[in-house]
Amino acid sequence: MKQIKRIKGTQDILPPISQKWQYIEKTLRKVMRCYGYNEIRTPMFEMTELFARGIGQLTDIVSKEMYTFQDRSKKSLTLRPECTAPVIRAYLENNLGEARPVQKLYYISAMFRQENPQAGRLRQFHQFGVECIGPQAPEADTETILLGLDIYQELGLKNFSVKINSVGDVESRVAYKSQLKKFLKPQLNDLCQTCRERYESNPMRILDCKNESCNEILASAPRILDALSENARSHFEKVLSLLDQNGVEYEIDHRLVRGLDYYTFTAYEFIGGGLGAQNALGGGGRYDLLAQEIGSKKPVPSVGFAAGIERLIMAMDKENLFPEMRKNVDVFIATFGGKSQEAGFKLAHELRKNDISVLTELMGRSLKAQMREANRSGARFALILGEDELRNGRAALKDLQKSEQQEVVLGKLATEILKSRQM
RNA sequence: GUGGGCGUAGCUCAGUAGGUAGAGCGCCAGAUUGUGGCUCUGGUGGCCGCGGGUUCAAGUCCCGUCGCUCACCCCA
Repeated sequence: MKQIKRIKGTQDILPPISQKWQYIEKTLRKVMRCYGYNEIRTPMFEMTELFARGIGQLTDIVSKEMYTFQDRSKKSLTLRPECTAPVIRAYLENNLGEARPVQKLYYISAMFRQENPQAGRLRQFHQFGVECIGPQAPEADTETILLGLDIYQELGLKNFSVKINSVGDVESRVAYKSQLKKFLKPQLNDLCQTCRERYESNPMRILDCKNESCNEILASAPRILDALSENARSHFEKVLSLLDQNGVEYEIDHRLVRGLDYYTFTAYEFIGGGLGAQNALGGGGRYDLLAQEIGSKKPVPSVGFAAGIERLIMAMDKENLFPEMRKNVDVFIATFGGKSQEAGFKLAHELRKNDISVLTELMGRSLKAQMREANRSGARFALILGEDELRNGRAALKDLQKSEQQEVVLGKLATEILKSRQM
């Protein structure tokens, strides 16, 4: 019979690698708490319309990357390709804005996009992200950037940078788009195929193009920062000045527009080193228009970012940032002869109730094999329990690190093991 | 969707001009009849991705196919 294999672009996260995930998640939660964020968990799938309207029909995500299917009642559902739209949907649906004017929410969850996998790109991947919902103030924008940086710093990441831009408000964008189109019009035929299509559908995305000849043309293109409205300009300046005041180094990238339609004002990216072709660790910005796109009657200003965990792990591996993974087994109970196996089994049960990590032999192997297993498991101690020991209520407790062995009264085993932990 | 690279033991890989498959690590056992790590000895383990073709003979050559991987596009 044919072996069933995992789906393309998915991963089995096996031990001990899963410990890296736990380490990162623990750090994330710690920093999130410092910034006053609370965790939100939304469903893994949503009505397709949420993403189609929220992210934008013309984006790559919606037009060609979504896992969309019909359920039995013919509703079109989609595995979430990102989590900002679901969070805002949950915010609106549960009237969180009525509860308090500022909601700071974070998530750590799986996302799905049907793309061809490569280094740093999977079909099921994981993001952590924050959404600061309610405030319009530039302080909120800067705070999310500081939060992201704190996470990377807390994890020890050295090789990364911040790029930032402003894509302005609606008014600025209308003005800029026409400037850009006017600039490009005479050179339209020199642009690549996709850029020519975008000229009508979404001219700002042309800035994103990496094609060499497009690059040359775009080098002298008008800059959006010069087209910002008064409001958008002062917002951006405040964001930058707060970054400066807090010692953040950043690079203004005039061509950073980001692929999702919902961004307004600030847009930024965390760029990592050594990640291969996919070097964005995370990206975010302000998205004041999203809530209304998905049905809110009033505007709900929000800012946030999403960042990839797989890419973070790659970057951290590159810099060797994961601490030594401890094997947390306290004792391996090796038994042989008579009733020792059952006695050892029962002893393990008692020790475990004292918060002690215990392994017992489950393969019926020889003492020698059990000792080897004890060593391999990383256990601090091996308890050697034979018939003789059982008779007089004592057993040999061998410290596998020091290679020392002592006799212990079985009743005092728990205290003995717990004592050794403090040393 | 497109292009490059690669599919041989649990893992990493070697396999010379086509001649009946190997190493290191791991795993198991013994040396040590009740004691791990080091060492030594032995052992287990392969539809050589799958299907077809050429040939006396195919892991090796040809065709097809599937999978993995990297890259383009774009993104996390």
